[in-house]
Parts: sequence; C-alpha cells; structure tokens
Amino acid sequence: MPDGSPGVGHNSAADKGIAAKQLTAFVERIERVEVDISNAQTDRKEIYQELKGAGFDPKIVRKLIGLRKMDPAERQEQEALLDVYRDAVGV
Amino acid sequence: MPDGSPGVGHNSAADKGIAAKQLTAFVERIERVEVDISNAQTDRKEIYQELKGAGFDPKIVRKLIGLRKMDPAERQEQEALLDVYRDAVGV
Amino acid sequence: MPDGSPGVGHNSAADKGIAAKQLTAFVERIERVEVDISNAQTDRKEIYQELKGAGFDPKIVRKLIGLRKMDPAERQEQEALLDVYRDAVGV
Amino acid sequence: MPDGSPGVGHNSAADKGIAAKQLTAFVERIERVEVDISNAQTDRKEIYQELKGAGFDPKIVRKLIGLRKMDPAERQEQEALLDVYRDAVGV
DNA sequence: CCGGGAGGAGAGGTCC
DNA sequence: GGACCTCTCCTCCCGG
Repeated sequence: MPDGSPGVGHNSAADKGIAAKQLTAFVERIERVEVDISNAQTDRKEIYQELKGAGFDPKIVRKLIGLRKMDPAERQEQEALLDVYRDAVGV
Repeated sequence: MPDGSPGVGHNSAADKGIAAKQLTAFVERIERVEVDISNAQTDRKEIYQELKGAGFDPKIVRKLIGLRKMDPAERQEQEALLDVYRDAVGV
Repeated sequence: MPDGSPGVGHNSAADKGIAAKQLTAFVERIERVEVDISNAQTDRKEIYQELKGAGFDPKIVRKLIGLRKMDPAERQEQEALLDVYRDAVGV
Repeated sequence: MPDGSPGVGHNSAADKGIAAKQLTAFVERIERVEVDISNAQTDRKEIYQELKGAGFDPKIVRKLIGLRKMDPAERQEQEALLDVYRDAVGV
C-alpha cells in the first residue's frame, strides 16, 4: 500500500469521511443559493401585493409578464394560430 | 369488560389491528381511483398525439381548451383587461 | 366537379371547414376524458377527507402511497442510499 | 382647474398615462427580481450537475435537503408515524 | 442518453 | 377552523 492516504490497511472509513465532507459541502452550497432564491421569491410576492393594493389585477399582470418573456415573432405566431383555432371551434 | 372485542384485558393490539385494516382499506380505495385517473390521463395523452399527427399544435390546443373552461363573461373581462395592460406596457 | 363538397372551384374554405370539424371533434374528446379525470380526482379528495376524519394523517398517507407505487428493490436501494447520505451530513 | 395635470377638463387620458407608468414600473421591478431568481436557479442546477459528476445521486440529495429543511421534532414525528403506517399496510 | 419543457401533485397562504 | 386557490416542486415525456 504505497499511497499516502490517511490510515493504513483498510481505508474505507477514511474514504467515507472524505465523501461525507464533500457531500456536506455540496449540500451547504445548495442551501445557500436556496436562501437567495427564497429571498427573491419573497420580494416578488411583495411586489405583487403592492401592485394589487394599487388596483392592478395580479393574475393578469402575470400573464402580461409571461407574454413579455416570449420571443416576439413566436408570440405573434402562437397568438395567430390560437385565433384560428378559436374561430374553428367557436370560442 | 363486557364487550365482545377480540382479546381480553388490554386490547390496544386489537385496536391497532383494526386501525391497520381501516388504513389498508383507505389506501386501496385511493389506489383504485388513481388507476382510473391514470387511465384517463393516458387516454388524453393519446388524443393529443393523434391530434398532433393530424397537424394541429398540441400546445395551442391546450390553451384553447383552457379558454373553453372559463366562464365566457369572465373570460372576456380578463382578455379585455389584458389588452389594456398590454397597451400600457407596450407588448 | 363531380364531388359533393360544398363550394365550387377552389375549396380552401371547405378545407378549413373540414379542419374546423376535426379540431372540434378532438377538443370534445379531450374534454370528455377530462371530465372523467376531474370526477376521479374529486373521489380521491373525498377519500382523503374521510380518512382524515377517521384520524389518519393525509400527508403521511400520501407518502405511504408513494412508497407503494415504487418498485420494491429500487425503493430499498434509495432508502439505503438516503440513510448513507443522512449519516454523512448528520440528519 | 388649478392643478398642473396635463390635459384640461376631463383628464382620463392623463390618468391612463399615469397608470401605464405605474404598471410598467411594477412589471420591471418584477422582471428584475425574476432575473435574480433565474440566476440563482441556474447556480443550483450547476451545483447539482457538479455533485452528480462527483458520483452522488441528485435525486437523493434533493430528499436529503428536504429533510434538513424540516423542524427536527416534526420530522421525527412524521417519520415515526410513517413507520407505523408502513407497518400497518405492510410496506 | 441527457437536458428542457409541460403536467400533476403537494404545500402554503388567503378568504370566509 | 376549513375550503379554495395559487405557487412551487417533482416527475414524466418529448426532442436533440
């Protein structure tokens, strides 16, 4: 056993220790970014509350934002097609 | 202890048995309806595949069906409001 | 023009009519199965309410049903691995 | 009409202009926080990829993180109850 | 075979 | 306190 790993002979326990450290590090990194996500989500929620207080309809605003996210060309295409379908089935 | 419950004296074990039977019954009932749900979902999926094969856009058809689910008056209201918002922000 | 299609000469309008019929048929088929889905979902919800009334915890029952859905071998594997991870990070 | 609002007499057009500005401001604020959310989500995704590359099972790690989010007392309660239920239905 | 996107389920917040 | 409804998360399916 020529290597310099900690522990001589069977070193599975040491390996497990390394893996445990690795895993813990990953988990903590994830939890950190999840804090960021959660904070931003809270911010967004507050904006929607504010917006509602100002008399805007949050549901419609969500749709609006969804529209703005789309590629303009594609959005237009889809809206045109939807109009065709609506006409076809009579909505 | 005048009742005819199985087991004399402490009958907590018997109670647990009863609860176990109850729980199993509930679980099996749920699983049965979930089979129904799953089957119907499969059916729907197949229809969408068929529809796609016929040249229709499944995504748009989903929107169409969503529109049909809405109350007509409310749908019109929301669409009108959305138009107002779109105009306001320039979408 | 020997056929009996409505419209003479160019029949794109007729084609659109055909497509409209097709689309309507698809939509109605979908809506029919969605009624089935909705009914079954309602049934399930009622069972959960009943079960809650009997003193069982619906949330845990959901997990239980999830476990029953899994392949036993795979379930055991995943539980074993989770135990390893829990031990590693100390949960 | 002593105020300095743009437009004389009926000023609904001006009001609409104000509302449009307000709405645009809200929308842009929301979109800004959504950028933050999206960035953080991307970060998390990358960590999961990295973790997977290191030989960990992402799915199980997700469960692990879910467990860590829970209140310890409540977590133990729920796990105990789940064990009871599992025993009852034989999982 | 993997990544992205859509659908469904679960959890939390809100209103009654 | 319960019921509805929304939002988030997870899973599954399709496309590359």
